[in-house]
Amino acid sequence: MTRTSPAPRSRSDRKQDTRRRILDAALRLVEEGRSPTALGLREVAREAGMAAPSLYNHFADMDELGLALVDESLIRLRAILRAARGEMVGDDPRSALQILLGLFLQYVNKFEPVLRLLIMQWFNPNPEYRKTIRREMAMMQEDLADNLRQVARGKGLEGSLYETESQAIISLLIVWVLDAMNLGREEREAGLSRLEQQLLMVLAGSRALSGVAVDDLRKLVAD
Amino acid sequence: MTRTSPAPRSRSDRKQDTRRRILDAALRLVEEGRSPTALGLREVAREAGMAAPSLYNHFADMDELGLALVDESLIRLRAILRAARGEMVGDDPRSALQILLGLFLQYVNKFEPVLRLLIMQWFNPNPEYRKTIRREMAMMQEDLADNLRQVARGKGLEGSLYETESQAIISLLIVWVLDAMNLGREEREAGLSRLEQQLLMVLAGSRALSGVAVDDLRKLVAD
DNA sequence: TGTACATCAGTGAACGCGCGTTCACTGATGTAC
DNA sequence: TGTACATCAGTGAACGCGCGTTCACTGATGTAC
Repeated sequence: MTRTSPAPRSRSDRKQDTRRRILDAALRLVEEGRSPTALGLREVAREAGMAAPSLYNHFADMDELGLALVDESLIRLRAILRAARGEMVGDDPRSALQILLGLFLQYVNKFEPVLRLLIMQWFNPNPEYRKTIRREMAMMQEDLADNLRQVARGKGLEGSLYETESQAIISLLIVWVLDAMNLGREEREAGLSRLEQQLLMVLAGSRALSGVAVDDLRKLVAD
Repeated sequence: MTRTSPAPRSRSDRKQDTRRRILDAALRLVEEGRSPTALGLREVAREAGMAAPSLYNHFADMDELGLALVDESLIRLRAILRAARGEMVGDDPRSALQILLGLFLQYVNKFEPVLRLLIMQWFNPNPEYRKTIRREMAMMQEDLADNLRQVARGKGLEGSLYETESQAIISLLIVWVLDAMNLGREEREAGLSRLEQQLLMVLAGSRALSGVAVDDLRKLVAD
């Protein structure tokens, strides 16, 4: 009953807390399977334990809340990828891809709601969403390209297709995720080995293409 | 004024006509840039030149209309792909990919609304949409795999990764389309050569992988 | 061929519903003197 | 330290709006005799 908490939170501190509570509530709803596009103002307010109009003290309108949610999700996603990269460096490079995909599956399972949210908002009629997501995805792709470049350089190899290669890799991952969203967790594992093969195709193909004029390569592939 | 038309259309014929008129009106709206998810009953009715409740004489509810629209779009898409395959067989195989991508770009530009509709409904909360689209996409992928198999067989080559390969190709095409939807037509052309390189990577990589045990290949790529 | 009746595509008006948002108000927190 | 006033996060009620859908009705088309 008595106030034992030592922190005399200021008014603006408490406001920040409430903002967090709202965002957390929204994420929790997505987590519970609500379609993120259909996240309603009242629904979020109820989950956060407050009256609907209170949200307007923290967000100008629902789009601002939605965009904040997307931003949060993107930040989490980048953190995940950064962590994955971190875990990879020390490992035996031979099985790096397998390890990476294992982590990837784990993360997809764990952060499925976040991914679902990002995917759905990718196609939100409001172009602001797409802009934010595209920008961040471009950065992730750039990160991956840098990574590929560094790894190659570390091995004394040289190439020039890292941008294209990393984009292809990300494309394959995206479609796999899109597909996985409609699958049970066991089925996902099955699709994973196919994904591995596809990534190997890209890696091997990229290596084969590197330093070869594209015209020659067309010949090579076509013959 | 006088009825000169020789065809004494029956009542059910006219009903079919109206149904077509409704679907065409809906497609026209999508074509004009309306977000397909936000296609409203009244909007479609107005475009079709009839009162809103009339739609219920042709579709049990809006989802039935939406699904009919998706079905139509899928049929068109398959027809496009079939036509593209047809145009390809006779040609110099060396530049087959370039020709194919040229056609592809053309089709994407022409049928952009249809593609937009399919993409958005892919994530419609109602699972019926996803089911339909997934089924049809699996068939297209199967078609492509058959095609790759036949082409290889025609050249006396043998392989085993056609399923995986065709899926990778389609994945790359899908992401390219997703991206293209947000781009102007000129920018699309620029992205196309990158797509070509990525497809070449897959084709070359698949060839490299064929007949090679995956374990060995991992070694190959990792060293 | 003409008449009486049944069918049914199309209509105008209205329904309930849930949405985002606005408003006047409350009451605790913060500030000035 | 105490008092008067300002701020502002949170609230309950209500707003207008557009949505899909229902309903009773109309009138042309089709059918039976």
